[in-house]
Amino acid sequence: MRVSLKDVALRAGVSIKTVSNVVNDYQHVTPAMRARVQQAIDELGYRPNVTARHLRNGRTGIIALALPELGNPYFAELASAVIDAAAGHDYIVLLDHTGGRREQEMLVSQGFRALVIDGLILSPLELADEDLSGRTEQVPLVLLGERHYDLPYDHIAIDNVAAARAAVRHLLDLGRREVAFLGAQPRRNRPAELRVRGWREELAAAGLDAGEGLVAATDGWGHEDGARAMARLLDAGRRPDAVFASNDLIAIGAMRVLSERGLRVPEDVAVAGFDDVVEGRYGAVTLTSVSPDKAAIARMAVASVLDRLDGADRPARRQTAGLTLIERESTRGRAARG
Amino acid sequence: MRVSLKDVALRAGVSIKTVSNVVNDYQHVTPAMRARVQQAIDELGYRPNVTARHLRNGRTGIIALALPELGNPYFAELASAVIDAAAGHDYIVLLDHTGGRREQEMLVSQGFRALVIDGLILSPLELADEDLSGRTEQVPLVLLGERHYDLPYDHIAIDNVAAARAAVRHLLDLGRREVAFLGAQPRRNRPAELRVRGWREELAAAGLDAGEGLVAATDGWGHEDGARAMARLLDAGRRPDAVFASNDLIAIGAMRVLSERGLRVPEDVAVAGFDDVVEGRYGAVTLTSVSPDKAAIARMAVASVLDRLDGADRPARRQTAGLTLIERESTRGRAARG
DNA sequence: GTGAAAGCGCTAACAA
DNA sequence: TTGTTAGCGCTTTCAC
Repeated sequence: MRVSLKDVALRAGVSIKTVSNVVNDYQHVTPAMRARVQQAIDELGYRPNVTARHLRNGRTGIIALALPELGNPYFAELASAVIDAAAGHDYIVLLDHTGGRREQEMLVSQGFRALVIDGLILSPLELADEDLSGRTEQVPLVLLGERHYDLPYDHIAIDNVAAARAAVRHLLDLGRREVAFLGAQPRRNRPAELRVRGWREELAAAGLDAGEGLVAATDGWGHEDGARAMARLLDAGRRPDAVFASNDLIAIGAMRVLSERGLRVPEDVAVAGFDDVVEGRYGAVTLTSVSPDKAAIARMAVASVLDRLDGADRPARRQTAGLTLIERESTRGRAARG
Repeated sequence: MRVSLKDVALRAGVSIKTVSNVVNDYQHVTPAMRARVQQAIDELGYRPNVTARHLRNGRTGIIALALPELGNPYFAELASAVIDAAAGHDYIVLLDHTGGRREQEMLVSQGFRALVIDGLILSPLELADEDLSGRTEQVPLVLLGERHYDLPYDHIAIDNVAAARAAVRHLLDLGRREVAFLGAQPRRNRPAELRVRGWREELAAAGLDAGEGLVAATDGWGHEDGARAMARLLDAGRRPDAVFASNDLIAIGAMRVLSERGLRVPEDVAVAGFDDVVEGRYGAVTLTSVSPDKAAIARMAVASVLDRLDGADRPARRQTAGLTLIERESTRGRAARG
């Protein structure tokens, strides 16, 4: 059986409370007493039972992080950042993935998978406002990655539209005139929708074609989706001189197809992605990409959860994390290695 | 305040026990009673307090998974698989990363980061037998990915040596004669050590040079490590006709450098890696790689933990997960697309 | 088949 | 400064 406070108290010949005081670094304990108790603790190898402590004070020290897909390096890198940010506050992270499916995202938001958590950070792909409006679960919820939720939840956003526009402008600045968009099925309020919008706005601002013929939608966000979409576009007879993909994996899949078809990147087709995943920095052609500040996102998200736990009773807050466009070979050519 | 069993009991006009019976699907409850209690539960929106339940029965429903680095897609993909495997048994997964650092791995193995877990799956990089021999933490520990631990812990291994030999043999079968090894600093019992050993054995069996001049050690397991190691080898005047890297990221980093130096893959240099990460399937040249069965590893690991939790009192078990060598363009050329 | 009550290990009032 | 005790919400004997 595991050793409890009582055992230590017995051993040290003091009361449970005194042991508890020592364990919790309570101020008013005489050094002599502290030493005596500490010795008993060491001898017995006592470790506090966190479950009991949490039953008592209502906290578990765990926050859940629910992401669409850990296999996507963007989310893996983000998860890493969240684990570190949480560790800085003595919190640990329970990880879940939703597959980006709406029902799963709803389940998670209602806490059906994890009833032990103090807070939840959710990065939704499909979830709509109305899916969350009936939320009854009490633990603080922080939303990630979107910008148009109109709900009473804290929200760490990135400015998808502005970022997409910056990427497209970069392509236009390089003299490209036929910029295709590759990316997940744009549905209302989803990241893909905002990124197409940015693409469309920037082209429109430049007086260029943003017709549907230049958009190749994908079912998902993986390499293979990008490869298929690119192939479809080319098979349809389009020969854009630039491609903006709604994430890096799609961009990399597209580059793969371009190379198979004998098209050079960036000479024939310039390619830009979104996420700045490590993978993009090591391909045969390094990938130009919009780079969200993942560490900042993680920090803000964790801070928001803890803030709510500390009883902050303020209106829902929307914070925007920084973004940088990192220009690499897929748009600038080899000279631009980075 | 959250609604508890007591509230439901009050509402339904029954005792706490009866409500508990209903919640836990206890057999002998009259349907009428069950319906009445269920109604109260629904009306009040009762959700069991898992912390209390766990304090009572000693389980938390959480297993921890500690991996070196989530940014490495192999581990991200493995984490995904473990989450799914655990979900199949109504367990959730607490994720931690160790950076592959020994002290951190020791801390995790002692449970210092997470005192709430029922079991721990640890994938060590640096940990040595003696680091674990003094382990006092009680929760079941399952080790991942190695094969030479001589400790009383269940262990899901892959046969690194055999896998490395198979990869090298493939390179030799293609007619290559100067096969370099790129990979993390080989230290005793670490995966890298076993993979160099396989490389060395297979070359020796073929009567070929396995001299130190063909080994380029790396500090870590990332793209940049592979890039640096490859550059160093070439700068030293070696011009191998094949490279076996101890993981895919190193292989991809190396391919990047080869291409910068104007060497073609696989015509000039054939490249094989280890892990079969998705990234390797979508580069300009797809990567031949040793593919461990990640789903099987996850399944076995979770099963081992649960087995121990169910009180299995058997000697430590060593299971070996399957491996396949996936041949792609980096050794076979474009004909072999896959 | 259902109820009463003890107790899991801990913390925090309150008492001494 | 330290000890006593109630109670967090649940499960589980043991009565009824």
